[in-house]
Amino acid sequence: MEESTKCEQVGVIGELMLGEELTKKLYSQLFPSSSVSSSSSSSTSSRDTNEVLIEKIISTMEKAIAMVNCMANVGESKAKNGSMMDSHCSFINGSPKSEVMEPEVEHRDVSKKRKTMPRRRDQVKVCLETAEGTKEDGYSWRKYGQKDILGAKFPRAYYRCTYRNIQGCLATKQVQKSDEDPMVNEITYIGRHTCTQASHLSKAVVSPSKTKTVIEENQHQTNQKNQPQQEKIEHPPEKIFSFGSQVEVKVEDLDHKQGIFPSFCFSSPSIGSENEDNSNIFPYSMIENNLMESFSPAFISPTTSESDMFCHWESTGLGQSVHSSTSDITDIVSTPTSVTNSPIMDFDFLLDKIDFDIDFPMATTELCT
DNA sequence: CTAATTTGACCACG
DNA sequence: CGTGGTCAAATTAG
Repeated sequence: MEESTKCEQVGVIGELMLGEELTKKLYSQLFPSSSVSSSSSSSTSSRDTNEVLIEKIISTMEKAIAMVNCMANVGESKAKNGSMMDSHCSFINGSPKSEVMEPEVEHRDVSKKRKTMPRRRDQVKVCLETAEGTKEDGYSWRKYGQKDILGAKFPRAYYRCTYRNIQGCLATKQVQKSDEDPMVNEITYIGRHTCTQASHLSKAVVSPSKTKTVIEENQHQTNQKNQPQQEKIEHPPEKIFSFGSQVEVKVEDLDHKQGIFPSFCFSSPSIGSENEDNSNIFPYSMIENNLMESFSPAFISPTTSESDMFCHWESTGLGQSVHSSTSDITDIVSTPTSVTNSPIMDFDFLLDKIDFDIDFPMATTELCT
């Protein structure tokens, strides 16, 4: 348990350090005269606009908060059932833009169906978990659709927050069985809950078996009809549930994105497409953010080419099962959904180009193993 | 009865 | 035009 906590702490520290760095940088940009050494711009491309920096800072802080919450949750659940429940997660974070809310926009009258689609994904959280466990994430969802997905054996189910109409909560999630392993569900969370649901965290995640989690958090806006503006976009810090024991991240280029399994393939999406525009947000900001945000502060990957970026990262830790570390990994590896078997190997290439100054989860992972 | 799910149609996007 | 996401009427569950 300690180790797991440690893993998390590292992550939190990383986030905070990154936040600090970003803040310094912003400061130096705002007040060029004074000198607050902003280190190299690791994560930030040396040319981020103030706006971008602020967004990143916000994002970083949110993550740190989420991690802390995670730790807390894990602690609880662990206490409750120290059994095995591993969770596998990865944070992929998307574009730095954080707010931009207030969609409202035009609701031109289209027929009565489907208005405009949100289509904006900032952060993503995806979650894989075993079917048998189909754990609750603590929120109540209402299914609103199901669709067969091309190339997938199983249909994808669409859920929205039960309190959508009542509280204007726009959170949604998509659940789909893994092609490879029907026992595994891939869950993609989109948007964050703005509703207040009693249960959540507490009951979150309790799986007798393994749970893989990746989370995808998006914020799309655009409401439909005219309903909505009331949504106040405030993001309660707690939103996330207890994922965290393990992380698996896989990033690959858009072009190949569908080649892979269900695991987590994130392409660098929307980012440069719509709004990023002016500011210089590199296409891979998403990836970079993820990597560096989740791990180390001074992590700037030149991201080299924008193609074929592929990272796989796993970490155990976080708390959930104390004794299962080893088996966890095994599971992961063997699970069809999980990618290859040597996360570490994959990760190595990153290590090569980056130097970490803090040991993050990865390192711990090995220990856990 | 109300609430949730099912399911085919609708729609935006590429 | 195909695909994925959403709507909403019909159906089922509580």
